[in-house]
Amino acid sequence: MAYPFFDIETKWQKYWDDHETFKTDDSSPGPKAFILDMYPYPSGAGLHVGHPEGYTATDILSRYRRMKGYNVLHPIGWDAFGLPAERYAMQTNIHPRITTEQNISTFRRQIKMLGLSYDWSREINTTDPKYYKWTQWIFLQIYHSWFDPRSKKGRPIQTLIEELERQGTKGLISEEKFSAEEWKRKSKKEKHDFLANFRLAYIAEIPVNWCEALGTVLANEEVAEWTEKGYTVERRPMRQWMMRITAYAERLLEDTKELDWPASTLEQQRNWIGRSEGASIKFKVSSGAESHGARGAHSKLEVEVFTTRPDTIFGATYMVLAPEHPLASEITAAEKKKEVEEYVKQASMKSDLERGIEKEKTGVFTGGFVINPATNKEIPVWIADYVVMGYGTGAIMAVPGHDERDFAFAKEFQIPVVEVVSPKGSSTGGNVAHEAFTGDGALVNSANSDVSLNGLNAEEAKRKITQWLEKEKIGSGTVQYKLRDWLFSRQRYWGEPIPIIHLEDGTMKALSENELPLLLPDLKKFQPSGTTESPLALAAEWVNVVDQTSGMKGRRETNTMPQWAGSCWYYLRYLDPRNGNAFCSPELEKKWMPVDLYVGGAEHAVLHLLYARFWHKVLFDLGYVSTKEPFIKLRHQGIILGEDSRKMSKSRGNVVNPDEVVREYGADAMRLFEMFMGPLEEMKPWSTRGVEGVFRFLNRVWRLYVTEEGALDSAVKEMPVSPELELIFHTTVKKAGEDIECLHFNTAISQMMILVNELTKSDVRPRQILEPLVLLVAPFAPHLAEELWSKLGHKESLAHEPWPVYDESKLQKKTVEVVVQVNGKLRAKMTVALDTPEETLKKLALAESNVQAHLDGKQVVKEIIVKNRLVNFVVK
RNA sequence: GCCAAAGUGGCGGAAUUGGUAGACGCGCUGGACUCAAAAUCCAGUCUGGCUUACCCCAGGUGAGGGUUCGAGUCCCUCCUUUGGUACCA
Repeated sequence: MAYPFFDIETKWQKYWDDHETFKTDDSSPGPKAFILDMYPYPSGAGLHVGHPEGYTATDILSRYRRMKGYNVLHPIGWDAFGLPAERYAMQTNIHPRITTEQNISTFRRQIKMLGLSYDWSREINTTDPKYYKWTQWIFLQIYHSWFDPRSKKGRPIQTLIEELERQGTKGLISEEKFSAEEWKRKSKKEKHDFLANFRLAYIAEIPVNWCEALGTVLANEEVAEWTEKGYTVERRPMRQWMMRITAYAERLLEDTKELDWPASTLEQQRNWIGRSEGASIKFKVSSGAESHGARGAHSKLEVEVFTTRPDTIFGATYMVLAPEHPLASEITAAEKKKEVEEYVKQASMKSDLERGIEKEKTGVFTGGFVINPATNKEIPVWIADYVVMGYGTGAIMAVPGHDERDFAFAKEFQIPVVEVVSPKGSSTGGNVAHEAFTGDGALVNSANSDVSLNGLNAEEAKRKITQWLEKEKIGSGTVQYKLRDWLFSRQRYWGEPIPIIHLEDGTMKALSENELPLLLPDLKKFQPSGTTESPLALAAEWVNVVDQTSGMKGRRETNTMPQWAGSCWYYLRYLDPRNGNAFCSPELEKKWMPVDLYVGGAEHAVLHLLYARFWHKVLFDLGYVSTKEPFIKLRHQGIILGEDSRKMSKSRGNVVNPDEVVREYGADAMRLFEMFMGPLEEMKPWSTRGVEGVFRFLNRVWRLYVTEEGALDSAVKEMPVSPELELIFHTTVKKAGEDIECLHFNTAISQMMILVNELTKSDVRPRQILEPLVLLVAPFAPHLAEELWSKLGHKESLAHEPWPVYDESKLQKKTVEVVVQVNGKLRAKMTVALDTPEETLKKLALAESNVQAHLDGKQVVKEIIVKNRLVNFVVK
């Protein structure tokens, strides 16, 4: 008969709840361990088997750390704003708050059913006004800050205002220049607009990814996710809130060095930030197409390009502007106007995605020319959509000889190709006629009266030409990032309102702290507003306000924050979840941060994890948190596939429901199986047989202690322990502990199975082994372990019992097996006393009959003897 | 295309610094218990050969080379799978 897992699990879950067994006391002794799960989005479908995988892993570590004397913080909460609840509301008109609450109850029930040892008193919910008050508060901190490039830090905007009042724009990088006096003479609106160029949160008119079906814009990072689901996304210029994450690009990149994260995730973050070194170079525009060939007739107009290959500048035979480039129309010759405008219009209707799909290069000649500053020759300016406005300067110098894209374009439009890098070892590099050469080599054809790069390799040439450009004041070495500013507003109802009022004089006013939280108004309908505004625009009473101080009329911001906002800082709220005066007290922040282990899905490798790092760095600069990184150690759980080794999906009918598994085999079996399947990070298929396997193991454990009648078995008693059993036991204690520390749960479990198999063989079972065995099992199968612990006569939960200690001396075997090889092939095994000297090993090895057979008639030329391990004879 | 990770029995997966490949589990085969079944327990299970024999021989960790007394592990080339990314100049 199977052990009564249902009764046991309900009993102990109630016990833990009633006794608040896992409530964290901030003042408890012991080193701190902040063990964090990525909190779930409570969807209507309930938990799937992927959730318990990561959650069980952190639960095992948490329970283990408690037994090792750590003060453990292990919280959970709900990432409950988001589009699915709102879409459901659009269809049913049921308020998202209601569906969200229902979904949370389901998730909470399911998570409790798994026996996860969360401190439920710290449960958080991003849609709770008491929570999102602080999301809004952090938004305002960001809004009220600017990035000072001199100290590379975010600082309060007030420090910028003071500096402007003191010395104008003297020490700043700013297009607009003015003195302190001029600043003071500026109107409120002028000052407001100027400061907006510096704030870390700002509004900009940018081409965004608008999804008509969803009625909202999407961040660049989100587009792929929704287009995969079949939604269409178009580009459209709109006024949107942005976060100046690009200001932090360098630090976000630099600090990845300090993170103990999966290599692939770090790589993805680095690629996303996309740092590249190169030079920006100014090209003077020739004064009109008529002057073609007439040197010196330069206009004042300049086009700046960014290139990572300034060394190839002598091979730049044309220039390309992005269709959106601001100088495109100015450069275009009168007779080409119509053609260019037509092309730009076509390009603007295509999304980035469509542009990418098209392999063929398209473009149009503007009729205008610029002067290549290295060769001093005129080169034609083209407009082509293979150059995008969002990166670099939106303009390139095209070097068809040494760039594949430029080469393809030049071939298409019969533009000359000039070789300036010759592959090493080949004197005639004529191959640039057929394909671009992008490798390193020796520079050729690269000299003017002032500077020569000929003969240099790429790196030397880059350095030399950059120096020359800087000397001539036509360019400089620069660093570019692929990272763009973060599109922060969404045209949605179910998100945090942005606490900003747009006043009738065109300025914005941020709410003050005591006006927070700015509550979401109740709506009767949740359909999109029909315009590009969010449904909030329809809540007239909420939207239209009068500013108390100035008496001006105003309109509240109707956009809401993206779902990422709440998750950018939730880990901090766990530290002090009921604090009404601060998002978190500084003392508690110092006590618990940083997060010691963070476990969650790899799908958040760039989005959540990058945004959270960004907010954390801003909070760090402003002095609200004490660590520059939030998550020191990160691990991902692998995806669990269906039993057929394919991705789980309703349409394939291979979805495993945790409720059913728990009903059939119990939560302990479910937990144990998910950990036994294989390494945490790997993708692996579900197996019902496998669950049965670990279920059998749990039953074997049960029967070691308990009779058919449910009483403690009389076979369990104090008795001498055989050295063999002792060895296995101490090995198990050691291995289980070490494996839990490095999250190798599958091997920890197999070792426990070995011990249990050994104990099963015998009719009498030493209590000195069985007691600690319960403690070893406890992190994995806590319900079963608690029940056995109480059957052994203990009155209290084992949650804080000390973890068993192994005895190093008991790990020493008295005898070891030594293998004998001849020419590296196994020929015999000998069991000998530990540390048998090498000479003796050799004698014993030579005495083995099979070894003799293989040595017969051969000459031993070498002997390799490794104590306690092997003897190898090399023969001829 | 580029970047990253990974390829081990019928299956999931183990294997310190290079030192007995296949731990543990599943499945399968045989046996015990049973009227029978389930459950449980015991034994076997990389492939091929030889054999009375769990004795021995040969091969074997995606493929091919290399280093070494010895390679799943280190190096080179290639193939495959998964994840990311894609005109980012």
